[in-house]
Amino acid sequence: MHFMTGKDAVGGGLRERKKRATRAALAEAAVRLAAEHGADQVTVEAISAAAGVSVRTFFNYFDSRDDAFVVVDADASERVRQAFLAAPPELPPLEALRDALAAELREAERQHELWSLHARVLRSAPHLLVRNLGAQMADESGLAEAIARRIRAGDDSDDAGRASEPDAGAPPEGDAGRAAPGLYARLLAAVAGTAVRVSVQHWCERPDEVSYADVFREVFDLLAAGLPAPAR
Amino acid sequence: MHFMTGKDAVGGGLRERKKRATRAALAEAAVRLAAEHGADQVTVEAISAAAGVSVRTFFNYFDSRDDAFVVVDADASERVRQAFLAAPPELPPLEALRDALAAELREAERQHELWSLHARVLRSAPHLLVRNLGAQMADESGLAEAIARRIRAGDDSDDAGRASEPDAGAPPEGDAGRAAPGLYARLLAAVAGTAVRVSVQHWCERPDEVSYADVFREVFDLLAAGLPAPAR
DNA sequence: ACACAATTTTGCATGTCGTGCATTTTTGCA
DNA sequence: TGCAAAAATGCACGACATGCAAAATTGTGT
Repeated sequence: MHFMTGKDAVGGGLRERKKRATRAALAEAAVRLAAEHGADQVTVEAISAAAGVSVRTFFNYFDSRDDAFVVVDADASERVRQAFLAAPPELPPLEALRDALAAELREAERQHELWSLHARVLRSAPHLLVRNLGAQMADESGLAEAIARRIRAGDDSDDAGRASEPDAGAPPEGDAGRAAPGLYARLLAAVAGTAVRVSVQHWCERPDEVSYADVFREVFDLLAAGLPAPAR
Repeated sequence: MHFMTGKDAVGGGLRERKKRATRAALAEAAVRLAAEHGADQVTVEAISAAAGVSVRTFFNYFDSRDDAFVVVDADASERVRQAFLAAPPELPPLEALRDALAAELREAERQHELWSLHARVLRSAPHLLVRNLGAQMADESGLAEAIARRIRAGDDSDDAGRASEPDAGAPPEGDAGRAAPGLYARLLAAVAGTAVRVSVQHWCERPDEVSYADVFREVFDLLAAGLPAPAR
């Protein structure tokens, strides 16, 4: 219940939809109240009242009060995975992932005002910022799995059996659909998440000097180049 | 009080030393109790009793109960920064950072048993794992600043004035000692932290197949090569 | 349209968490 | 040794978080 299973990210049933609506309403109420009165002045009772549900229901959706401030869009990571897996197979993994993330970030611009408030809340409450960072990374496991699957897929489309690198996308033993991601997949997922985070952070401090797209591109260029010492 | 200022990482005063001792005692008690009874069964009262202080004192050291499970060694990041800044100036930033981290990780092997317990606790409590991940990343700001400083330092040692890249280690305007880190410094700090985390995670799941040093080296090789699509 | 099963919401009771404040104890220093 | 600063403690109180059972809502089959 507390952990979205990814299937309901597209959600057809009326029930699922309503649940996601209440969850979103609670999160939005929490962010708006926190932006106005300060995060630690907002009680669960106030959030629940603003969302039109009981206090007890709040705890049916969030494990703790702070969780309501931490997650903005619970389904974002699922969408990124779908976009990544739908990318043309000949694209290098890093580029495919970059484009999938860029698409999602453009989509997020639509909710710009709420995101801005959310950023303000996190900036004024280091405690919550830490939780947010941790939550971002929790999504990595799923992304790493998708990367591993994509690598396996592009694998047998080329030529099947061959002596393979000792530890590429996924470990050799695998039930070909849900094997534990290998070192490369894990690392790529983690680095991509890091790239998003860093570019957002950097851009948030200088919204006027450069466009976000430029920062985003520069970060991925640096990564693709192997983080060389900065040219002088 | 709650945030170590880095100065007391080396700690000369008796007062500082005792504070760090009690803090360490509380953290260790928390981890050991959690490893035995499960994290959510451990009350603050139990932790405080095991460490020989009052409940109220516990909250003088930690903002919340969970914080006691999250941080293992509060001074580790400070030591890494020192080691990084002490590295020979001709080393590329990525390699200097890699070596500084490797040294700290070798040092951490000394407390292997406690670290192992801590890992078990985090694995059995996703809630705490997320907090731990977030806490790791909170150290990045300091590291990014150190990187920016090092880049500036190696800068005027070579040849001073020249048309510089628009956004290298640090933004142009800087009070030459505590300027906000630039995009490159931020990214390098973040990626390095990610590298440690991913290598540890990956190795923890396969402690027998390969040595940690090998995983660690492979990760940094992949990063230095720009995360190329895995060879087949 | 209607009833029924499944799911969700809600109120209540209970225990723990977390903080402010005044007081007592400890520590560093002259 | 005596004194000022810092830390530890006890206490009180509000908020958080969970289990449980009753009430309300939704989807489905007839």
